[in-house]
Amino acid sequence: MTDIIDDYAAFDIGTVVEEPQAISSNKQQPKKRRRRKRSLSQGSYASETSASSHHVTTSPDDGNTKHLPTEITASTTPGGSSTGLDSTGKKKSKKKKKKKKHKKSIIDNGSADSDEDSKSPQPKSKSKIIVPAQGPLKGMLIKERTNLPVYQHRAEICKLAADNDVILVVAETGSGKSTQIPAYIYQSGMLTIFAKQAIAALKSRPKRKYGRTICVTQPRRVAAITLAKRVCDELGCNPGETVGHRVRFDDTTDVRGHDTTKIIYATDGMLLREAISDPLLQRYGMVVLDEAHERSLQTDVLFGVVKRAMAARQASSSSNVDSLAKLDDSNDDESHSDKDSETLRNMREMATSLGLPPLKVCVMSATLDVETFQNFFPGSAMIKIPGRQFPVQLAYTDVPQEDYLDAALKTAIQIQKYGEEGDVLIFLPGQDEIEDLATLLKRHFEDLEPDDAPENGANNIVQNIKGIGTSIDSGSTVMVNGVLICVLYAALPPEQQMLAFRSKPDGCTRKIIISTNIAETSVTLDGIKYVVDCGKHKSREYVSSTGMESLGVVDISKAQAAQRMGRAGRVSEGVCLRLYPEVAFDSLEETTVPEILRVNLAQVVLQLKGMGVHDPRSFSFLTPPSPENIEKSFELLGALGAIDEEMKLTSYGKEMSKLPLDPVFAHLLLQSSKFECVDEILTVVSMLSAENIFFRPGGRGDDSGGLAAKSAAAHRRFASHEGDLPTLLNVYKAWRKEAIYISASQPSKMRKKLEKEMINKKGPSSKMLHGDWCKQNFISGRALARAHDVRSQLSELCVRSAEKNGLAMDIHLSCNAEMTSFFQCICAGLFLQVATRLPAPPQDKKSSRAGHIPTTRGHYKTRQGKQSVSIHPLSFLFGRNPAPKCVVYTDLLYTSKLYIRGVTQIREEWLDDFEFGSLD
DNA sequence: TAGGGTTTT
Repeated sequence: MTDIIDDYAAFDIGTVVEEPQAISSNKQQPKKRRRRKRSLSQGSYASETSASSHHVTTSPDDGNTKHLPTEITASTTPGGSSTGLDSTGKKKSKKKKKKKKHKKSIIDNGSADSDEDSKSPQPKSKSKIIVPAQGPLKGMLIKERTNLPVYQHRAEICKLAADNDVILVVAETGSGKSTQIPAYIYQSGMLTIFAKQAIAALKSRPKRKYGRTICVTQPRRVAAITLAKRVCDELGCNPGETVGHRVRFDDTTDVRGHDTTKIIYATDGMLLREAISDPLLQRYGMVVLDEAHERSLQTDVLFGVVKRAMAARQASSSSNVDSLAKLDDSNDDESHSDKDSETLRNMREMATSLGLPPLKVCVMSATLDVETFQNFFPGSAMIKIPGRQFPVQLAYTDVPQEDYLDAALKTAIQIQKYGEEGDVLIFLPGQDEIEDLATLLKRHFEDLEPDDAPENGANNIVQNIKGIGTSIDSGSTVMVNGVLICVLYAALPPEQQMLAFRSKPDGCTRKIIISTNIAETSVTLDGIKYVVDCGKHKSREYVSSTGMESLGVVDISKAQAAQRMGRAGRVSEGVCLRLYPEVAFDSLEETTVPEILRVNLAQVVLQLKGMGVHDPRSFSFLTPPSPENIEKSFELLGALGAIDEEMKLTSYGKEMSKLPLDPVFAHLLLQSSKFECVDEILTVVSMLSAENIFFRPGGRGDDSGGLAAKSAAAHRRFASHEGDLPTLLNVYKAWRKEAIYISASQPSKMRKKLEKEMINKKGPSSKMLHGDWCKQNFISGRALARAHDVRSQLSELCVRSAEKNGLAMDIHLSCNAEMTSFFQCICAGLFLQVATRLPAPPQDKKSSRAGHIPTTRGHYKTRQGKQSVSIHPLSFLFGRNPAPKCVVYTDLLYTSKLYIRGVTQIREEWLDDFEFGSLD
């Protein structure tokens, strides 16, 4: 290991600036270098237009901190409780650890083995708890598991978890933290011990076994599912027995009955939903907040929710009520906070009566920037675990690149000419740029002289890859002269995304993957040797004062740059080429702005109210959002009738909070009974909640093989003259009529079989398979399937809500052909998002001649906020002439200018029924 | 007239 570091540190690269074309003709090609350190010395990957060169530095973290001998650093923040470990952070010798391993670990929860103990806000019980010995690992795949870096710290982690209410685990990719730590905690049996201790004082045994499950939250569904499967394999159990996952539409937990699954991998949004009906998180003894550094909206809210549950449950295990005040640091407000204190007291009483053990929290983060977490959880213990990554060599440009697309193109070309073997991953901000670069690269490699081209230059290999040739082709994923160029972004159909993941086909020497930041966190690509980082991404921002969202290209953070770089070092040493100078890197923000500061909080505020948080302004946020944003949410919720003048959640608001929808859409749905179009509105809000239904391949360039035109033509079939929402309804109706789809709850193999059976035997012959129908109509099958699942879920919730509250939601209630009531309902739902057409611009003589229809451009003014807006070019009302006088919209988004999207024509007089001015 | 980063309930 050490020689890798030495070799790496000695890396020396000569930078030569040359024009790619000049190099391609007569320079001697470098043979494969034996020594890594000279891998790129024969050429430069800099952009020639900028007359720049890259200089190379070693990455400080990846080069030096990895592959070092195991180091444990455990420490507590001031005022913290004892870690029971060497709190100075000194290294512990391996010998010492081995000695400890098979002994019984006695955890003295009450011993004052630290002088800081008295300052601890956490009450300690007096009794001694004996945690079962850390014997050999149980389960399967033992060898692989013991090889993980985290294994070395197993005993320490368990001890820290037993001794502390909150532990922070800082570990990078490849340490095994997400799969191993929950299993360590489970197999130690400590949660059972704490649970038993908590009920010891109770007079009667509680009905359920509270506090014995571990919930591990993930920001993404796929991660939750795959992690659960992996841990199932490792512990040798079937899905849902000891280990299971719980994500929307997919819950494998408790197959053996109530509360039998002990480790649950869930999306953070799922646990958040659960907290609405159970703010104490009764079932759980420990919540593990994984990927905390990503600061996703839901993880951030969970931090506060978990802290609240901890405060209530901590107090329940002791008589020390003061600890409540200490934990809730923002209790200086008047009546609202009093109400929240009261809620907390009620929660505490309930926790006591149920005999809930204290809730343990484990925060797992990849970055070293843990100060925020430590400040949020004073007294938490921390442990750092090295990751397992190969060194990545870093390079910057000497001067800023004005055109990062051009720089990326030239860099890719130079890697192909002078680089070693290995695939390339290029990060660009958007779909258009990605498609454009794919086209440019394709052209470049096509133009290469045959001598330059590697052998087996089979063109258009896409046709040869099974199952791909017949699918919708974005027109840009092709192999030219041995180079397979793949594009990757979320809107791409899955089968085309798969191209980036597949192993290289015959005759392919290199894969170049051009991706959005989906490849930063959401997917993992194997075999990447070179990462090209343009330093930009698209970011959504929300300005609460105007209620406006914007989506623009902005700089990434240092943390993101590190994440991108890391993608090159997963299987072997890699190279990361940053298309910006080192000074530009130095000026980047350390971390990405948390999502909670960048979004409209209406739904979060409604959720918190649903959990009994009276005043979300004094809620304990990890990073508090601006008061204006929360105020704005109050205004909206007030206007929708979700809260009353005293900010109290109304029964209507309570119903809204139960629906997994944006408050505006929840309101729209709840209005539909009145207008007798529940069936239609259920469809519309489901379609609106899914990702984009319409697939539009190709970039804006002319090289998408006419696919852009084809898709537009296909979509026109569904287009409604009245706007986007009725168009979505048309798509769904047509799909139900013409396509066969078996719900996603069936395993995919079974689904396909069922589909075929339906076609061959029972189904009418005119029906098509879901996948084929979607391809033919350029519709995203994934999005449509999701919309369908959302619709089922919402239907079920509506039925339940009707049973409970007599809201009279008849999900089959349809307006049929009587579409006026449908439009009136949309108007009632979106009455706060109205725009009226601006007068047509003055006509010149030509166009004002008799008989010529003057063009009424789609320029509007919003009723709230009086902003000038235009209909988005992807709206089905874009370009309609004459443009409708009055519309409602679902989104207000600033990109190149201020656009309204999700636009539907309404009659202005319908609005008279609704209150205005409440938001002015 | 001109354009959808990524997630999740």
